[in-house]
Amino acid sequence: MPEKKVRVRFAPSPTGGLHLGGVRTVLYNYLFAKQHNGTFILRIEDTDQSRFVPGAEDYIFGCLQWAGLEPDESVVHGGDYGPYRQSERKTQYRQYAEKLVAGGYAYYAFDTPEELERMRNDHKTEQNPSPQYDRSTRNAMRNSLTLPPGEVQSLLDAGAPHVIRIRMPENEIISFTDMIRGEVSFDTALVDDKVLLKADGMPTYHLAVVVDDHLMQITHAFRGEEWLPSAPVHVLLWKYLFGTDAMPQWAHLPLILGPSGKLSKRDGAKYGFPVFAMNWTDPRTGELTEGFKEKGFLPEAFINLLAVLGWNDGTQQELFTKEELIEKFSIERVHSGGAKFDYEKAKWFNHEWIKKLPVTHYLPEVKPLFEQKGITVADEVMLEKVMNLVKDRCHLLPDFVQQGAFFFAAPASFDLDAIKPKWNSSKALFFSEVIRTFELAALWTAPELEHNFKEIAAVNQLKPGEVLLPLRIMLVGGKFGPHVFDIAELLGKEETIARIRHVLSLL
RNA sequence: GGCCCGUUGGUCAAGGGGUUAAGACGCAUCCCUUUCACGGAUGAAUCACGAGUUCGAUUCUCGUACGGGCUACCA
Repeated sequence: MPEKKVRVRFAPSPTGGLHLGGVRTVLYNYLFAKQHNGTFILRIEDTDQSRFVPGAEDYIFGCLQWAGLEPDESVVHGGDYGPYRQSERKTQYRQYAEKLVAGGYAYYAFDTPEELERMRNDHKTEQNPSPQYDRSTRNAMRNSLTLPPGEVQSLLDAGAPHVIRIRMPENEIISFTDMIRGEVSFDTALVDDKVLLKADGMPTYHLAVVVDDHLMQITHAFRGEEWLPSAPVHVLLWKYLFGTDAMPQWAHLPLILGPSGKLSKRDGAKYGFPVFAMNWTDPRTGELTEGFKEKGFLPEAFINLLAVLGWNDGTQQELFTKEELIEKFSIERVHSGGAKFDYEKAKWFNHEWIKKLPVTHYLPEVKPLFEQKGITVADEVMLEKVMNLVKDRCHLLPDFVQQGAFFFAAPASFDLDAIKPKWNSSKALFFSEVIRTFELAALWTAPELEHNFKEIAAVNQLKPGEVLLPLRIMLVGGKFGPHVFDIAELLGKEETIARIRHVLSLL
């Protein structure tokens, strides 16, 4: 049997921000597709009109673009299997649902929401807090299984609101092989009669995912573990509609957990770290949720840290480029257990990528950060040098501003308390001598400056350590930053001397 | 409640009958550096529990506990 061309899909519903778990699902889809020379499809699952959120769809594409995980086929990328928005495929689903009814695998149900609620209330007990519409209750409801055929037909003819539900078999064991978990099985007697086609004519996820995966020739279906309980419904639908031989191979990905259980979309801020890929503003409440991008993560790091959250290649390697991931990723090596997200480690990944990548690669992102703080960066070459000097101490992009601001603007305040207690006239004398020597310096390089500085110190019978910290405070404002003579070199003669003079006047 | 999935240091995890049970993050100490980092070294810390199978279980089986997910005309 010839191998079918690999086709995978990510199918988000455009209802809000794209969180960590979603991006990881995208990533695994993307890596799998690229590794197999396959096709990565993005399908918008917008069958719930009541949950439509303006802007959410564009936002998802924005996130994928930032992360460098562009689909091959989608509403914006085109393709031969469109439309890629389920709302635009609406008319296609009904025929499949009808076919199931005709085959006895599904039935019409006319129950109103109130009737459903009453049924749930009537059957609700402490032992059974969530009664289902299933073999135990469907015979007491208003559906084509209980109503006389004539009445069903006249209801249908009269356009009475109705849904189509799957009729779960009484006693069947449905099992399939999950690429991550191995064989998984379910007793159909314990699964409810899920709605397949809603009263508004839209399919539910259950019908849509099977029909579209078939129509779009999907070969491998990756999704979150939360879908596992409804997998038997999907398997059954495949069996009834297209045959299980045509069914994609399933892989249910482990969940990404927050500090206290499930990582919730809602309270990202509560954790003290982002949960969304990019900033998301809820159009209804105006509430902004910060994203990894705006927090200062590099896409390379973001992808890397997500990839290894639940997967590893069996070696000790932790840092992977996208190309390496494409080469090495394997779905079978994905962990089956959920993983708690560790923000500290996420920052470590970003730090590693900041050090690893040439600073010019992310300089365009860093420059505006300075400007946001009111610091003008006129010279990009200077910024590049500064970034190279301080990148070892930056975990997030905004750290560059904190670490590098004093190169572009004289410090607004100085940690004089670090100097004053040990300040004396001989040190003052020393620094004025330093100024004189620096003024005459023909060669303005760090080694040269250091040599001169230490020589003067020796002549004045001062230990370098006694005057190094004061010099640092004068140039930087505080006790931080790279080697002080590297700073002086970059600052230039004029600025260095000016800063020494200024602080001298404060002492 | 029912069903499903899971469980190796605080976190991510390798390993899958016999190992000193890797590595990374974080933490601590030390070295380097007369700042802060980087880097280097060292250290504390783990197989949820109980049965079984076996000469031998962290590894296999079964229970229990715990964690998570699902239980909508949401995805």
